[in-house]
Amino acid sequence: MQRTDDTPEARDALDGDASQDRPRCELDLDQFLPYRLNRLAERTSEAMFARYGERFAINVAEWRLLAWLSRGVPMTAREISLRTHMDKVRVSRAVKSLENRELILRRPSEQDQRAQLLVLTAEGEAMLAELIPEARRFEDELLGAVNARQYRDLLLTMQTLERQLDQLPGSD
Amino acid sequence: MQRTDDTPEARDALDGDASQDRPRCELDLDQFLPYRLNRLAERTSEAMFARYGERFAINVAEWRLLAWLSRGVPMTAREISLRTHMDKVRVSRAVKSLENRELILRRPSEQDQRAQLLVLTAEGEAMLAELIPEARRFEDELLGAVNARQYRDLLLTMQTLERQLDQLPGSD
DNA sequence: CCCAAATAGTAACATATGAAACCATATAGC
DNA sequence: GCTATATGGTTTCATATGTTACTATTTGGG
Repeated sequence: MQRTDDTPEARDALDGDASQDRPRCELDLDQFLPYRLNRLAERTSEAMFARYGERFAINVAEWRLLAWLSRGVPMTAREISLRTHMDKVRVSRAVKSLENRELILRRPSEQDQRAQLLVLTAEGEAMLAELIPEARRFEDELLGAVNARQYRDLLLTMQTLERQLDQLPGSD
Repeated sequence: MQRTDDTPEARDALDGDASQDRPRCELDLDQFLPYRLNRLAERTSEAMFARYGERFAINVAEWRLLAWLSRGVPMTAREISLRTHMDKVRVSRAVKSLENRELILRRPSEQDQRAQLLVLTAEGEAMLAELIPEARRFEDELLGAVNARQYRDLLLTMQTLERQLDQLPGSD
């Protein structure tokens, strides 16, 4: 065990040695879909927020909330939660923060005294008017190396995977 | 503003009204790739850890670290950090936690006194021998609705996207 | 009408993560 | 060699998020 040549690179070459003692179990993460999805998603968010995160000072949850409201349809926190698959606590916090900054406001719902409808303020819309084109620009750049067919197939496959997740046990 | 009919569903039908006052900017998140990637990735991790997260009591960072070490090649924290794109602090914490549980151990590197080589203990390997087949099973179930060509295309497109991220500004 | 169970949202606590500062060692230029 | 700078890793502090417990309201039986 005193090989002088102990750099990882050197060991890379030997690779499969020292695996004789037990039926070693090995996984190539780079071929493992959950890992690949997460790495890509994390890097994408990171790159996007490296651009406008500090400029607009919002986090992912707040961005999602704003984007949903951009459609002009007042929604309750619960509806946001359902559509984004974000925990209701996460949504609740985003609401509080955005309300403090007067980017959205809450109206009591007339059907249900517990719920409140969320809508953009003029300020909120103004901010989105800057933010959304920026986001689209980012998406375009990201998709720069992908052609239309690949893009379509990507979205389709991702949709298939989400449907599959709905089926799998533990999807509450 | 006193419409009795104020349910979100009712408003869904009207949709584009009330958008006359300013050049409203609207985004359909469901068509926005960064969002879709993140939602799918989050849900995938969530589903996976709903299965074995409590059973093995590890988090994502620890899982990635163990999986990389499963290949039998001692690596430094920095190398793990580079390959997984995880922050070095995150890796450092995973190392500490896994070492405390004696799933990995650190050997001083002979080249560099600052660095330490990480290797699995027998316990660590034993745990992976349970964990990895479980992870493969999960992946298989997830991919149940996707055929071989779709899967290949998916990985290829994801690779293209990651390469694109390398190019984009703010990829440090 | 009244109560039990469900639901919308929030608060309190615990964990996960990133940014910046820090320590020890290594490397480059002199 | 010696010093300035870079690098591997950890600590500290701030933020983001999930879990559990809680409040207020609603709904479904009796």
